[in-house]
Amino acid sequence: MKIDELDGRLLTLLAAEPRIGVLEASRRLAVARGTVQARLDRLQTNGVIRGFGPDVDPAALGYPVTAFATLEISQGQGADVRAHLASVPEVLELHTITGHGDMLCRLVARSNADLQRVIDRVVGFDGIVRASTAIVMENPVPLRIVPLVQQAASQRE
Amino acid sequence: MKIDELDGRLLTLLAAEPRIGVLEASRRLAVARGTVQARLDRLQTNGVIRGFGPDVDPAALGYPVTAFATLEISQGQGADVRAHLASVPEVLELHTITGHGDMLCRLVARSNADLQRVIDRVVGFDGIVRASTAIVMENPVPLRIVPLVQQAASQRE
DNA sequence: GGTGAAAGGTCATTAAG
DNA sequence: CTTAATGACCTTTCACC
Repeated sequence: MKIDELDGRLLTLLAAEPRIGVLEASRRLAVARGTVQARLDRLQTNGVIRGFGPDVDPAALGYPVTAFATLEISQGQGADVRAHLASVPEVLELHTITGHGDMLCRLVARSNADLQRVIDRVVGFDGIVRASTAIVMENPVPLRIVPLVQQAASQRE
Repeated sequence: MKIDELDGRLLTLLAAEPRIGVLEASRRLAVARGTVQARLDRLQTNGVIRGFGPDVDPAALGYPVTAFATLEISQGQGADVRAHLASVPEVLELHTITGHGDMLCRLVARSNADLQRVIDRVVGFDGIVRASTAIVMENPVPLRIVPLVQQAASQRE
């Protein structure tokens, strides 16, 4: 979907102050309220904005340790492995990838010791041949979208 | 922070229907309006809920390709490399990790061909010794938090 | 619990592609 | 000619005290 400069400013504003209302947003952007509403509707209809789900911090829930695990899967076991991983609450995200290793998942745990339990649960399943884990130490760039939005907005394509 | 069963139900409800109001939420949870407001305040004060930022889909913005790159960094160049990566809009996330490779970043691109441009920009920097990239094919488990929340809520600790 | 304030919808008019 | 923006009005709903 093509995003114009106003969409970009709207998304940036929403990212900075999520609790802002449509009316207040229209004031900040110096456009009519209906315009902001129409843009929001369009962005949501086109899937650019998936939703406004609460941004929950696993660390604040008692899971301060994050890790990425690369898994190697036996041929034909993909579907079973996916279902298994989806059933583990500490698996926050799962991707199938190219290259060595067939899946990449993001894990959280209560401590480094607890991570061992999580990994055991994750890899203790037929079809997972091998796993290599990298523990996250710092997160210099937390998941962000604003720079990309601004680049997309400036590229009238 | 300790989460009880009501917090868990509230977070689950918010994740399912983010645009819900405090009043409507209190009806669904069958508790008083003030209770929901107090819980929300507490969850936000304690950092469990970071915010309600818009959930933007990079694919809908024209960046349907996702990849993870593992970077090996020269000693003492960490800070410079971080600043460089933070300046690239297509870098959505950056972690420093243990093990072989020193950083892991999530990238998006307009196409597989465009990914080459992004990778060139990412690794074309003094201090980055080596990079290995895995392209994401499928995403069987998109970033999620509800299962973890429910586990945390059921573990009265 | 009451009240001021938004959200959300519709409309006619106007501007711009 | 088609699409979008605007300001006006309305009703319902919510947030805050």
